[in-house]
Amino acid sequence: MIENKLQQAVAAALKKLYSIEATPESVVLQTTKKEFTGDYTLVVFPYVKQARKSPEMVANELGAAVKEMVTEVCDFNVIKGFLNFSIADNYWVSFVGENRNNAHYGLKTPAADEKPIVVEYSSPNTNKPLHLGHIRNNLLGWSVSELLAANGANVKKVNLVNDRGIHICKSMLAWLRYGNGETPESSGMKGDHLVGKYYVEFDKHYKEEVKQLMSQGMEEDEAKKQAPLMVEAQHMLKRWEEGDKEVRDLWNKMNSWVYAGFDETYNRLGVSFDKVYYESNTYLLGKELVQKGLDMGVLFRKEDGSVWCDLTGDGLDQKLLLRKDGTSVYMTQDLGTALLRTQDFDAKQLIYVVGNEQDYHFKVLKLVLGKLGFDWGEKLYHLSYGMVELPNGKMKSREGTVVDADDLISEMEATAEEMSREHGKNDGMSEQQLKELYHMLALGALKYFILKVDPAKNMLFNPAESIDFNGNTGPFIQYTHARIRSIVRKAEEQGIHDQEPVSVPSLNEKERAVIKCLHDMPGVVASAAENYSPAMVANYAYDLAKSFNSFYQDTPILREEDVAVKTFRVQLCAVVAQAIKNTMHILGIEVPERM
RNA sequence: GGCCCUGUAGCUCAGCUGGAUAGAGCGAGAGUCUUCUAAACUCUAGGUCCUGCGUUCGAGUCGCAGCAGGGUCACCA
Repeated sequence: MIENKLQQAVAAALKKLYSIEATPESVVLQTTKKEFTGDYTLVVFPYVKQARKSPEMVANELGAAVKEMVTEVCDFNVIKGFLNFSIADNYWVSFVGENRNNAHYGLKTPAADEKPIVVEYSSPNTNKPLHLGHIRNNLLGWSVSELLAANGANVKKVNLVNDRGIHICKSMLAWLRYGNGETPESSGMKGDHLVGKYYVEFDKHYKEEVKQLMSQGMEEDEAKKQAPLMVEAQHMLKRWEEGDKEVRDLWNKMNSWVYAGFDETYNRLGVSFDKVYYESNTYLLGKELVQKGLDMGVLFRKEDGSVWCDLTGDGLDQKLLLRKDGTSVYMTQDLGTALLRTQDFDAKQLIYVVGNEQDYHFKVLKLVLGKLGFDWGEKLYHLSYGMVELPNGKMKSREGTVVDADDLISEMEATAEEMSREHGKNDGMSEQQLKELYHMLALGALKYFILKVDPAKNMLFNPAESIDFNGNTGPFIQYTHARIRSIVRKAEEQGIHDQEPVSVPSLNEKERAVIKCLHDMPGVVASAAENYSPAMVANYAYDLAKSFNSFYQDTPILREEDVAVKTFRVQLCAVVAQAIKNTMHILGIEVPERM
């Protein structure tokens, strides 16, 4: 790596010239802005005080010294306190040659023998179908997993299905009351949508009951507790936890409908899991932990029987861990799954891809684990992401203002088909191939749209404007890949083999720009992983594609007459295509050979 | 009210550990197809980086205060 060489040389020069002790890692290099000549820039201001010389003088002396030490440095220039190094073209040329057949360019191979990083994502509730918010979660979870794997981690993807709790009882109860035995088969509805319908149904009738009670003079809070539907749902939860057969049978039946529906959506999104946990199997372990905490005296029971953890010493409140009727809450089961997961995998790290509305929850979870005497609470990392908002605010399942995942994917596919037909470039593809292409482009547009945004930030989705296919988008990058592959295929037909590296005397400006961008990929992937940010990879992929397109526009490749130059450019094309493919793979996006 | 997150062009977003004159896309305007795939390329217009104070050789980036938006503080998940 040329950057490392430069850093070492700068550090050595600092010591020799000014007796300044600096580690190579502490030397900050940046890529030179395009208005200036040079490839890498060192800002010398940090050293002028100790060197006791003017910035220009320091820069010139360092520049001369580094040029002596590093053969790849062919020139340098100084502007104020900025020292710009130029790297010789033959370095860039041989860099392309070295990677001309490297299918793993920019990626590290995962080390299977390392302790795994367990990434939990998706974690759906079984009472509502997936919507756009879940899509962000799934895409982030998948992509972060791929990103860590691309940096050599042994990653396990897990899902925790939220299949029990009061919310499930609500949809079961509503189905019993108002369902008339409706099934996915009888209604033709996807299972998760059918169950979701009854969750909404419950809410509707429940609200009516509350209204009724309030009109009889009851306070709202009281009415919400007293409403017969709510009382019955709570009773059902109790029966469920006691293992009541009738309740369990219904629960199994409705859940199986939901799972079939979820699987379909996961398949369309292209996400999967190494292991699926069910809350119904893990919450008991959580309850055991709570009991243990009581025995240890780190938790306490209130007069009404509910169990709490006192976190006032940590600046937080008291946290409920078991209800007064003994049933468990969200936190209870999360304690259980955390323990189970560290045992199952001997994990190095547990990553939870969960929305930022649960920041507080995870803060508490770590603290409670600590109180229970576990020292691995610090292994938990909450990958917190912002919500997807609509122009008029946040999505609310119960108010029907959600963008349904299945609908959205279908709409994207329809748009992809429409756009492809307009361009009319896909003659000769079979119906099946076309269908696959439309799906690939639809998902490329959707995934890139979601993943290019910094996870921490809320993002806006406007259903009135469909997701773009031009400009800074997934299809733009997919298109660039298809164009490049077309060139490489034609080159092969012409008998231009890319087996041997070729040497060319010099590069034009566009070539150099593309190669430098290409050269950045390993560093970008590494820092994206450190930041758990697929967005950094997405933005890089776009920069690379853009840089290539600009080169493509005004540099002949197959039209070039000099065979060595032509071959070199074809090799460059091949490496760029591979880099695009590899970055997009990290995002979970496939790239077509033609479109 | 306490705590957390966010605030950059008309809109949607980049801007990594502080570094040169703040960048893309969309939208607006003007060009480029006798095609290595125009889903592209080139150019123009567009900015009080929410405000103020501070730290420093240097602040969109760090600190403090304020303003605005969102989240959270549930016997919901």
